[in-house]
Order: sequence, then structure tokens, then C-alpha cells
Amino acid sequence: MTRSTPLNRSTVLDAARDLFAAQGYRGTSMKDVATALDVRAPSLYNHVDSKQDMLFAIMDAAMDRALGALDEALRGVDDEAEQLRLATESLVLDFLRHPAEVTICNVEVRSLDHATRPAIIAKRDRYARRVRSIIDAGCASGRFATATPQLAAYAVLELGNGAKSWFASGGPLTGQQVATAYGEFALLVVQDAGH
Amino acid sequence: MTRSTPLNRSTVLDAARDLFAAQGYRGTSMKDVATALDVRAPSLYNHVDSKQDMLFAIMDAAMDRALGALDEALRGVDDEAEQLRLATESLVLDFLRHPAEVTICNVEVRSLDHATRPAIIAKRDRYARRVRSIIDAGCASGRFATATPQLAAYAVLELGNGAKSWFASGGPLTGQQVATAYGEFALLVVQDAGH
DNA sequence: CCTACCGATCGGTAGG
DNA sequence: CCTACCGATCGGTAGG
Repeated sequence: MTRSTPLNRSTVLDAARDLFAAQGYRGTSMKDVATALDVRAPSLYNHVDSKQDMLFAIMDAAMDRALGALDEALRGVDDEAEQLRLATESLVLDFLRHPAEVTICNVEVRSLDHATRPAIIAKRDRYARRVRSIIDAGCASGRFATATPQLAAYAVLELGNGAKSWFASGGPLTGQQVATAYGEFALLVVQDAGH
Repeated sequence: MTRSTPLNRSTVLDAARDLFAAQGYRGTSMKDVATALDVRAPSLYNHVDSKQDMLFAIMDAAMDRALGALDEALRGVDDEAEQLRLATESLVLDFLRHPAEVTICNVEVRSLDHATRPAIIAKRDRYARRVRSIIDAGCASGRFATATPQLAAYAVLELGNGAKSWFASGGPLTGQQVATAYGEFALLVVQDAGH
């Protein structure tokens, strides 16, 4: 009888990801990760340097993936309204497809070593700044009409979490249907009431 | 020289709250809490039963406070649009005034004992259901016009987190200004695009 | 990949 | 309110 999953860096990180998301970084032991893979804890160190190494690798890859998806979604699109809609859909779909990574990125920044935390924060800020700059550009061109563009940006960035919560609660819509609805919400948020 | 803060259940819970919010429940030791109060760890047990007791007490009180604030905000208000605006403002102001408790309620449900977790989940669901029922009522009366009322409810519930993030980043507006803006956003979200 | 083991820290108790 | 201490568990290493 062979092991259900081969043991390598990728499968170790996948197991750690699921446990970190469900129980938290501090609430997960190396033994927990090893047990999920049906090995003993010391064996993990053949594939990862440390528990902290796993956390950073998971978060860094998740941020790169989200940033790449945003780039891809916006490629060749000039209209600010279309940019905002597509950016929101990209964000929502990323949250729905990768809820474990997103939970970890939201919660475990505080568990990162002081040495590596700034690198993750920088990528998170880059993501936020892209959304904010779409909204600012739309306000400058007159395409959007909100008096509080900064607040609108934070509201839009939070929509992914709303979609994730809804999806986790077992709602019946497909991911694309949810993403489409939230893309519409984002466009509404950048319009002042009454317009 | 006397101690800066008197030691009683209330001050112990306040210290635990700040540390749980900043470092997480599992990332905070009884010694950490005791050190913040300038005593030794065993002394805490004169005021609380256990670490788990502190977590539950903090979360339960926070949920009761939020539910009470929502009741207060909606008292005597019949129009669904005004209800949704006031509910959103109440939610946002609660998030801005009590960011530590809100962070704990968002993150540490998984750290609750299996025996006490359902009680907290029930209160959180009660809160969500009130917001959802406002939106459903507004859709039924024709006051709102969204094709996806369930998704709108999750989006509105998430707005408080957006406000909290924005506030934590050092934005220059007052809490009431942020709450007012997010109250407007909520009303926009329950209108279909183009209406 | 394993067993055996390290020092450190954990929540909590005894007993005053 | 303290000191002293308990068993359990932690991340990680030695050595094969």
C-alpha cells in the first residue's frame, strides 16, 4: 500500500495551507501537518526549512497569484468603469477559488516574522493601490462620481470577503454569478446617491 | 507606588482583549496578559476561570453590544431604506469604536471550545439575519430593487470591515463621516445598476 | 523516511 | 497576590 499523496514541497505546503486556514498558524503544529500527510513531523524538514518558511511561501505565492490575475483581467482595458468591474470580478473569483489562502493572508500577517512581514505587506498594498488608482482615475475623468473615493476603494476591496462568506454559507449561485453581481455593486459604490 | 490599573475581572478582560486582537488567542499566553497588568500569571485565576473563559466573555459581550446597538438604531424606524442606512451606520460605528473586539469575533471563532462556539455563532447569525430581513422587506415592498438580495446582505455586512481597514490606515475622516458614507453605499448596493 | 531526544514554553494547580 | 511546580506540547536537531 502506497501513500495517498506523494511527499514533496508542494504537497506539504498544500496540507499546511488547509490546516493554517482552519485552525490558524499558531493553532497548527508540525505534527498536525505531518499527520495529515501520514508521516512523522521530522520528515517535513526534508522539504521545508521551518514552519515560518511554510507560512511565508503560502502567503507570498497567494499574493503573486492574485496580483497576476488582476494584471491579466485588466490587460488592454482602458475604460475605468470596465476596469473596476473586471478588477472586482477578478478579486471575487480569486477569493472564491482560493478561500484558504485568502483567509491566511487576511489573518496571519501578524504571525509572520518581522523580517519577512514587510514583503507581504508591500504586495498587499500594491493590490490595494491598483484598485484605488482605478477609482481615482475614474473620478478624474468624470466616469465616476463619488465624493469619497478612498472609502469606496476600501469598500470594493472588502467585497471579496463578502462573497467568500456567502459562498461558505452554501449559497446556490455559481462563482461567476457572484462575481458578476459584485462587479455591479462596485460600479454602484463609485456613484453618489441620487445620480 | 501603586499599580497603574486595578486588578479585577474587567481590567483582566481588557488586557486580554488587546493582546488577543494583536497577537491572536493562541499567540497570547496567560503570562503575556499578566505582564501587561504587572502581575504574575497565577494571579489572573483569581478573576477568570481559564484562558478560554476570557475569550468567550470577550466575544459574548461584544456580540451583545453590537446587537443592542442595532436594536437602538432601528427603534421606531419603519421605512426600509432608513432602516438599512441606520443599520449600516450602526455596524460601521461599532467596528470603528471597538476594532479589537471585532477582530477577535472575526478571527477567533475557531479558537472557541466546541461547547461554547454555537452560542457565539447563533448571535452572529442573528445579526446577519436582521440585516438580511431589512433587505428582503425592502425588496418585497418595492423600496429596493436588487435581483440578488442575499448577496447584497453579505456585501453590506462586510462594509464594516472596509471602514475598519480604512480607519486603521490612518484616514482623516471622523467615524461619523465614514459611517455616513458607508450608509450611502449600502443604499446603492440594493439598487440594480441603471436604475 | 524514521526514532530518540533537546530546551523552551504552555495552561493551570498547590499551598500559603 | 506570590513562589514553586505539574504534565503536556511545542519547533527543531542528531544521527542514521
